[in-house]
Amino acid sequence: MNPVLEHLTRHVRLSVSAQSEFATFVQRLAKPIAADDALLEPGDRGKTFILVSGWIVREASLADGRRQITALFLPGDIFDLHADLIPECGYRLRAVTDGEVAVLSRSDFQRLVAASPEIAEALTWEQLEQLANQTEWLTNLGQRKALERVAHFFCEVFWRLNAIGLARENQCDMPFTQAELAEVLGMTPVHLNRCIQELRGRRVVELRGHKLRVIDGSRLAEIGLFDPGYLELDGVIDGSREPV
Amino acid sequence: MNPVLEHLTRHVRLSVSAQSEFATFVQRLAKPIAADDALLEPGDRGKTFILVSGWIVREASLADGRRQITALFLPGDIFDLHADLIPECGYRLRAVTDGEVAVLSRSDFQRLVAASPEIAEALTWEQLEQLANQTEWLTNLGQRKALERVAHFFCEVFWRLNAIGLARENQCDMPFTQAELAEVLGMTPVHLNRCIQELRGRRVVELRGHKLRVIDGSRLAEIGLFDPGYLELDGVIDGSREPV
DNA sequence: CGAAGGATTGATTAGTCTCAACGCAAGTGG
DNA sequence: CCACTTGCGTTGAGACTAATCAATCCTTCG
Repeated sequence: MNPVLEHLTRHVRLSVSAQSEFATFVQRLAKPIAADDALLEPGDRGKTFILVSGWIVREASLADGRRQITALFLPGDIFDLHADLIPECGYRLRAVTDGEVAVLSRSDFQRLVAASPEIAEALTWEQLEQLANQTEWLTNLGQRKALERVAHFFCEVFWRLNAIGLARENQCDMPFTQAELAEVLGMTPVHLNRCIQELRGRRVVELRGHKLRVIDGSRLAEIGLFDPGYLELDGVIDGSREPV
Repeated sequence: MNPVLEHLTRHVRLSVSAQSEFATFVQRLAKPIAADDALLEPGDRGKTFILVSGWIVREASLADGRRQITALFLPGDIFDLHADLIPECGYRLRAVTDGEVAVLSRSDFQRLVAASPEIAEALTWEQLEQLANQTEWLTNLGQRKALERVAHFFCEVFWRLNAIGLARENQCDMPFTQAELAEVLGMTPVHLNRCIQELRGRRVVELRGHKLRVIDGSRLAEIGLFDPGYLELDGVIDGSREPV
């Protein structure tokens, strides 16, 4: 099963026909995107997206140029639901890697919701998850120290990728540059680099060539005070692929 | 007009009859809450709320006891839509002050949405606003320094209260203790206290007896790098009550 | 080979936390 | 009516975290 369907069916059981219908729907709207493409610039009218492959970030800027990455979207994520109501959005959506994304018009979106009540429910779950995720990120930035933040973020990414079948063994993608990671974690690239070295030195993770290798997952979770509850709101993601 | 209706009609025009219908609906479900009451504890099944009066916060805890306030709800705010799907929520909802809140069951909620398409749209706006707000809070914690965070938060609260008619002159409520404010802003109470003194010393704001007085609003906005865009997504809140 | 973008290092400074004490005002019980 | 308590705000000193500024070192790629 592909990541998009893995993701969609985490909380809602979908018939095979509904799944293939959804897959076809997404396939039809999917377009390639290249690393660093902006899908949406501040001031644009909002749109709804379904990410098929690749990584996308939402980023906000302060007047003086400081930037914060405020969300990370991975394959299968459906985001900015109803955003088409907003005449001028305040953020940028940027592709971190090459990939494919489906851009939904309002009518596309309505058709999708109307297609089946299960899909509508899956979309609601999607929103709830993203809200929970934002809350966790707030806690991350507000309460955790730099090293803890880094560890927590690595846990989250590995866990999320694992849930959609994109982690192999103890390894997953990590296409961010250190500067980008620093923008996610609200710290300086220099300091982030030192945190990564610390984790490397403690034999907890290895980060090379944009691959993240988790050497000691439980240690990593401990350092990051990571509790995956916010990623699996109803406690059922996929028992067959329990990570670490 | 009361704060709840002020809030509801910021983005969507509602007929007088729809408004009074909504008001009646809320009134019927409204219950008093006392300061420090927990409306929801971690592990509870989620519910949907409409805040009639008073302040409510959402707060998250780390395993070691550190706490972060991740959202602030003011009169008129409708929050945790669809949360009843979640069997075990991960946060606490706590009343900061006495007030009144309507707790909606799933059927209440569905009845509300069915009542009119305008109300359904208003609820969608509500979600979009809260998302935008969370994004701004993330930027606040990630990129702004302590003093800037304090200034920004004061701007936000004053602006939001002003939009629903709960700010008089340059003054509004600020019922938080400094310890709570510190939990909103991800810093130590001690350091928060020093930031407040700094703002007081610069004659920007005054904070006494749980009232916030904005002495120099444009200066405050400047210090906090505050851009109200995220609070008024479609640019139309209420031209007749332009703050500061 | 040279250029460029990232990663790494070092030295210094600024910002924030920690801990501990003290002040003040409101409430409580004798 | 006073002594005591309690919760919150304020102050100070010192330690530590993270930012800043620059330089250097890799790779990769042309």
